[in-house]
Amino acid sequence: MSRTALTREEVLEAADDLVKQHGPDALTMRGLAARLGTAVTSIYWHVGNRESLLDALVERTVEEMGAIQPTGRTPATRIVSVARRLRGELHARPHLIAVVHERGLTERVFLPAQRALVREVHSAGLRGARAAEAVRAVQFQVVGFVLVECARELAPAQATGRERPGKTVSARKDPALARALARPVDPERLFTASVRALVKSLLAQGNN
Amino acid sequence: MSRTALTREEVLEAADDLVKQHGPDALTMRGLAARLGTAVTSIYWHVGNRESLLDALVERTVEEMGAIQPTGRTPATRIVSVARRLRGELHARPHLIAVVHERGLTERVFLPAQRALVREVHSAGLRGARAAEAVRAVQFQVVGFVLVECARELAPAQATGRERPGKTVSARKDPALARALARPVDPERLFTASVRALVKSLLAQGNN
DNA sequence: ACCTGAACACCGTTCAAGT
DNA sequence: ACCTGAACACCGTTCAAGT
Repeated sequence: MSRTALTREEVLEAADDLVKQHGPDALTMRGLAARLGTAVTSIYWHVGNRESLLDALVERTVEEMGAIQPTGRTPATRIVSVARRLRGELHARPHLIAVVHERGLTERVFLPAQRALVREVHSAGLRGARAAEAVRAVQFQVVGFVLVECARELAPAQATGRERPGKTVSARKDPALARALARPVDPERLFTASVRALVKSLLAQGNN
Repeated sequence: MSRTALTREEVLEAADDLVKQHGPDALTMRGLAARLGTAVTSIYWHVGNRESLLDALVERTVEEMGAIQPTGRTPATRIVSVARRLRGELHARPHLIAVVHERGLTERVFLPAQRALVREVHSAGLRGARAAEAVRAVQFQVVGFVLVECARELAPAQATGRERPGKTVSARKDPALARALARPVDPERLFTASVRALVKSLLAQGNN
């Protein structure tokens, strides 16, 4: 008993550090205890078990992210700004989104942007079920994109395999297309283009 | 030595069964050995280790899925049909996509649809880098959506937390919107609507 | 070439016991 | 209320030894 009393907050903080630096797999109860200088079993008293510790970590981080404020003049650009901001926040915490995925907490991660999206969609003239669908389409689009992005980064040496897609239309009729597909993706660019395209269509539905 | 010679194919088959039924976490080398009636270490001789076993599983399944043929008359509907088919194939194998995600093999799962998407985007009049971007936007959209979908199913009891989004614009100005957001998502419907919206915009860029 | 058991270095979790 | 060590039931992987 050489250390000051252990607190739940202290445990979460140390766990967060561990996950931030080396990913969720590096978070072991024993390793955490060692870092804190306590017995493994003390941790259980404060946070229950590993699963609820991870849940608490997600909750902590999402709260820390807070709500997202749109910028821009038209509803479309404002929605795109929210999407980009949300992607930025999530992307800055790649390990968190790994946890979010494995613990099935995607819903939670939708929320920081929800308020803002609802407001913008509404002011773009969408109402009722159609507005809700637009909000959700954007939420799924953003979170889905980030999930794919992080999964790709996890294994950067993608062995594309022998199943080269080319030689059909691309290589013969449109070499520029083939070249573009052979180049690595620019995620930020692709993201913005995708969201812009999606939002444009969604908002256009209001003017029918 | 009471059993017939162990083969790599036999190992993969048993592993596939295990993953299909109880998910990747249920695939342990020891459990697999027990099911096959061999020593754990025999498996290592045939497949290397657990990681490459999982990789082989993904490869096997994606090959089994094969290429995807579009249906419909216009490029837009044909692309949407490809997207829906790809989602269907992936969604029918929720455990596979869990593996895909944790092993970072998203790229691989893009391929079955790539050929078809390239052809349709091309016949819709898109060329070069712009066409490639459209193909990728759809690929990311589909795979991202399925990832989110599967993560949500993993934890169906989503504790939304106290951070209810309502009461801002929705509840007061547009109760129908609030109600729609409170209802659970219909993923198939949302998926189709999202892809349709995205594709519409992407193809419209060709006619500028 | 293929299979084996034993051993190593890990896990998360429980539980009775301490203060 | 909080902390502890010991123990249980697992993991993946390696390795020397067998046939």
